[in-house]
Amino acid sequence: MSQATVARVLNGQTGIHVKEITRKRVLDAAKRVGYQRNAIAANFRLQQTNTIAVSIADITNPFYPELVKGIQDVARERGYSVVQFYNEWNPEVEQEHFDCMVRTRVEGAILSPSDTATDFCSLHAIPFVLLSNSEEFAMYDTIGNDSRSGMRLALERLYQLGHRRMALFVGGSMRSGVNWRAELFLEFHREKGMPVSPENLLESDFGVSSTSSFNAARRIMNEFLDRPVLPTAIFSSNDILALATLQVANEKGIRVPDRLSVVGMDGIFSGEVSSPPLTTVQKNRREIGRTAALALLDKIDSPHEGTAKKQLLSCKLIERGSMGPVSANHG
Amino acid sequence: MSQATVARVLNGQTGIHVKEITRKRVLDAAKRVGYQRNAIAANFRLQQTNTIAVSIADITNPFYPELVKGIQDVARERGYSVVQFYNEWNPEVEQEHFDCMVRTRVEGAILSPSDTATDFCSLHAIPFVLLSNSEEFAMYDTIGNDSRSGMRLALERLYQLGHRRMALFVGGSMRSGVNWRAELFLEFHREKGMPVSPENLLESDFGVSSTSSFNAARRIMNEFLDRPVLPTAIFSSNDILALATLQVANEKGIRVPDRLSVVGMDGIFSGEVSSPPLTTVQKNRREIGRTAALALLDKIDSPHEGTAKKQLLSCKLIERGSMGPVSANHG
DNA sequence: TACTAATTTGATAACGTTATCATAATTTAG
DNA sequence: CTAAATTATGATAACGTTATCAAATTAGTA
Repeated sequence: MSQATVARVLNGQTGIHVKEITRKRVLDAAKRVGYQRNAIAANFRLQQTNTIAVSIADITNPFYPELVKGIQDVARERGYSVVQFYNEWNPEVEQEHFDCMVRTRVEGAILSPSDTATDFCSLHAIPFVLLSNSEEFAMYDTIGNDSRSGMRLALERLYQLGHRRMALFVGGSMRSGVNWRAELFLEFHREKGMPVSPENLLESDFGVSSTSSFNAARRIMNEFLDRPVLPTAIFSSNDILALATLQVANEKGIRVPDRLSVVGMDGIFSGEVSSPPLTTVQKNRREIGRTAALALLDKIDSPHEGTAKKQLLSCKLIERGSMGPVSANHG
Repeated sequence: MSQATVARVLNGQTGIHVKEITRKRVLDAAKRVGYQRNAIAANFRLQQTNTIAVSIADITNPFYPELVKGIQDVARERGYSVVQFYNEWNPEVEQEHFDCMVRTRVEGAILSPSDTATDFCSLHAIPFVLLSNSEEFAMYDTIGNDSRSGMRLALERLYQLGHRRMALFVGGSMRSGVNWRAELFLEFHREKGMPVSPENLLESDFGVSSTSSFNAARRIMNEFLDRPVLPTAIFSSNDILALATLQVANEKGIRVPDRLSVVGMDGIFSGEVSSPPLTTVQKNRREIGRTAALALLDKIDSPHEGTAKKQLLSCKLIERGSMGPVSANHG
């Protein structure tokens, strides 16, 4: 019995003729010796890996696991494996990872750039899509959330609940070039004819981990919430900042939402379990992962496609206990 | 110039003689054509992959990302790649993954068994270690936390703070055969000469996701905390249960820690950001990952080793605001 | 039966790398 | 200046799989 015959039986290629008795003989022998196809040899021969790569900064950031899951879902359905790279916000590591992707001949990549200046040219041979909603990557295919609309959703709702004195709390991110959030915040106030006091624009350092981001945000809030005149609502650009606000407010006896409404953004698990639970602009992370994977697999299947495609998934305002109407006992 | 010469330059093997001028010529040419070594071909030739596998149920469970990070740390240091498999608690998927590991010739595996009945025989050719502290896997190399001692740590501290009426809240886990927690709880009470009322032994379903576990735990607590006589402290077998307890208590106006102390186990991020922050028996997840990876790589390097090695990492009680002394206003 | 068509099997090359051995070039020692 | 030792390069096979083509077998038809 030749290798060829054995291969015909075992790789299950369709539309191939093998006599039933031969097939059985092969399968029996395979089972007897515990044969497992050598995927490396096969990949080598076929010059394909059925693997896509995911590059993100930090899997311990609660934003990412759900996203990765979404990618895995789609990949598995379509027979692809997923290999992950974590660069810990280090652009050099990120570049090494790109090289590794080329060497290992992944067939596509989903990238969350560690920096707006990330250079993708070492990936020229590999189709990729970006996880980003930044205009800076307009020349590439991107999948992101419509954070602008999401933020407006929250601000409008707060306005509707009677809030006229709001604060904005943003985390300085390595990835955001310009601060569109502040612009949007100011624009919203102009539209509604509300004044903005500059001290209500707060910024916190972006930490290397969720814990360090949280602690940095706590320090800012510890100071801010001691002021004599507080806003009636604070919108934060992510849930970690909002949770820090919530915790400090609780410690100081500032009742949420009675005296202060707190709204976050992302929809991480910690916001579900806080007290009170956190109102947040939810990004459907699993859906982002799914969408990105689908976009990438499409691109792999038909690599031409002229223009860069930008997909913005809409956010949803999840109203939980940390937000409420302005009440009489406000300053 | 022959393939051999080129290979000698490019694979950087030590102790090989190449004339400097030749080396330069090769490197220049490689750079010019943008050569990137085909890792698949090389792996195939060398019959090695420098890859280890990690099999866990669910990356969105906040327990795992840190652990994976620890594994990655060590693996990277030692020149190994890590490929991850998520089985979503499905033993069949888990078995498929084992087969995939064999096919792709990973050189070792770190497994968090989805079930105490998990069958590892398809992995016989691959060295592996288990993430578990269960006695059921005594015949394998295991790395886990000393949860028993950790739990005692918490109970002792609660006792020391004056608590004499405690409850135990456990999550029914697919992975735990016998309920050693209840036994330990009862034993502790016997030792201290404290009575245990059976209604203070609580159990919640183990959900497929953190959110579902949390909601299930909330339902239990919603009922439990309405009782006329409550314990002064509740120890939960994981942080998610504890956070549910905390949230429901807050909603019902049961002041934590004044009227109820809440202690969890694991040390997940959500416990840092809750109000009040959660006292917990912390498992050093990153360290578990590191230890498991080191154990596995050792095993890969020297595969003989007779007896199964069991490593139990100690837990640490992190005292935060959700635990306090018994005060006068207790029932 | 003889011939054609359909089905089944076998032999072989190729994928890109690297280890091995052989050969060529260069240096060193006598 | 030759022989031996050292250093540098080349030719080749092998890793396990699969696609291709050729050969063999079987079935179908006149």
